[in-house]
Amino acid sequence: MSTHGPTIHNADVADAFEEMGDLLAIEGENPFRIRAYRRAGQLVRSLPRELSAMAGESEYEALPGIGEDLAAKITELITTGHLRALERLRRQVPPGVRELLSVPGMGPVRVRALMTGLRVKDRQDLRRALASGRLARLRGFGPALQSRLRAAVAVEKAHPDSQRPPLAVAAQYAEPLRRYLASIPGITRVEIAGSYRRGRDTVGDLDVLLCAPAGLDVFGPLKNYADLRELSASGTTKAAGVLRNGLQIDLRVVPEESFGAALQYFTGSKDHGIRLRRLAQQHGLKLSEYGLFRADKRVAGETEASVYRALGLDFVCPELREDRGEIDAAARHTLPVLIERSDLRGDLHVHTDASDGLDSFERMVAAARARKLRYIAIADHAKHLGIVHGLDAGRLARQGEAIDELNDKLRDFRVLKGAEIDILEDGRLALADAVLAKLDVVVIAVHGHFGLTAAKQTTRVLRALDRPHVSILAHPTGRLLGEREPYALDFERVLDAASARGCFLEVNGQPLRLDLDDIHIKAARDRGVLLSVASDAHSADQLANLDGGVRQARRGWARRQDVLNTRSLAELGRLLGRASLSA
DNA sequence: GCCGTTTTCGGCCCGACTGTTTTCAGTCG
Repeated sequence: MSTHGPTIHNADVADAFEEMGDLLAIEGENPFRIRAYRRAGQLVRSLPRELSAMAGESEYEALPGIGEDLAAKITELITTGHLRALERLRRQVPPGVRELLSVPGMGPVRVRALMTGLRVKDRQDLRRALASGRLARLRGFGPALQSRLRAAVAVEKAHPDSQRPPLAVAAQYAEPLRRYLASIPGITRVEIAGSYRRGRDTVGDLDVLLCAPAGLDVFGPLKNYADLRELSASGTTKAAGVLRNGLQIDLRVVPEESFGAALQYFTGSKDHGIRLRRLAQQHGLKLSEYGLFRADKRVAGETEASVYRALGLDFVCPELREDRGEIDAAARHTLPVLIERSDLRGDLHVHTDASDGLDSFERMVAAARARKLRYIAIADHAKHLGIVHGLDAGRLARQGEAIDELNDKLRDFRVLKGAEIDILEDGRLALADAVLAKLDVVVIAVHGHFGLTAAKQTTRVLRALDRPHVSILAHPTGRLLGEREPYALDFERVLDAASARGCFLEVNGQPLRLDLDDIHIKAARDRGVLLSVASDAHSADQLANLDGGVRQARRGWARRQDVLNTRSLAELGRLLGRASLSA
């Protein structure tokens, strides 16, 4: 561990490795060495534990894709804050050159040609070289490529945050597109594959897979789709377009007998697919989007299940296809049976018009019953500075009496008395312990002071978890997709505390939160910390957020038994330490 | 640079499309 200077976080290590990969690519290095750096960068970025908190090189080397050399480089970064190999490369490749890789049509080979041949060292230089006609002198830069590059450097780079809309936003565009495509005569199947089908929290583009007879013009009718801004189709099987909101769509047409293999291929993820195709090789087979082949004979491909089966694997749900151990588990028949929406018996975090919700608790109860739930916890905001209409102890008590009255009338349903309590800057809670003691469910959450250092934020949350009567830490990382990064927090220590105190962590199903994320969910699950999949609904129809929460939980390998609110009321009461619920 | 029911060395996923080429390299997903 470094004793001076800023702490090196996993994101810093990931940035360094990814930059190494890019610079080595521009230097024309061995492609597999490049991939090793890039894959290591990806891996490190999605680790739930901070490398700086791990034991050291032996533990690094246990990570898949980290060997002796990369483990030493991690140590170097963490102890010195620098990576000499990277600094050497930076002296070879000027800083603006790396950015040229993001220009469409520019890969490492062309970037290197520009750098060495024309001394182009950034976007501005490229623009000038195009304008002066010097680019034409370079081998491989013909007129078509030049005009493509001219168009590409003319537009400023899109803001990176605007590039990946949240899943729920993408769905608003994907589902009408799916319906439109399905209505085109001759198209027999439509699937939106890619990260959309895997249920990722954000979606980069829509990968659309179509089944149609050979020779049918499916892209012609598509040009009439009102939400389409542009479409470029040169062949009959592949097209790319952009929707009016800027979302990229990629379309492929495949024959019926290849549909399963194509669906598997286009669902990804890339790394899951690579591992699968390597496995096929080891079996003397070849896997592509057209099927699984032994020599020229197709042995599987009509369905996804047939592909996995032929490779000796159990079927892997799309949500798990991220190359996080699912293929090994499928080979050993140890894949988890993932939670489904129908496993949920309740929702432990809903709001009403008593605080900032829209509907009365009677309406929330009716909506919950309509969605086949057996209990909900009313968790309105407790009064605190900055929280609109927050409840004080008196109003909370009166709400409790109203809930008691309603419960007396309800059959087969129970309303739990709860509140969402603000964690103050110093870790105290916004309501007194004596008030919390009267509640069935105490949900606590951070709603301000997001900018504290990791040390202070962690201490703050740990102090709050230490209070008596606390049940659930809501939206534990505080992120808002596209708007706010997670606050700095030592998640390992939060997990330890939750485990020790018998507290639970929320999987908030709000489309912009989806917090915890998949990686943290898996870490919690592996630690045996139960999750509360919650809607955080502020109106009756937002109970639909539970669907997104379950989807997210599935991506974190969560089974029914990993989730608190799949339990019966009696079990729930025991887990929450509230004997009153067992009655 | 990683890794091992094919391996401690010699491999490392697969195909479409584009453009610039006289047979294929580069980019993309």
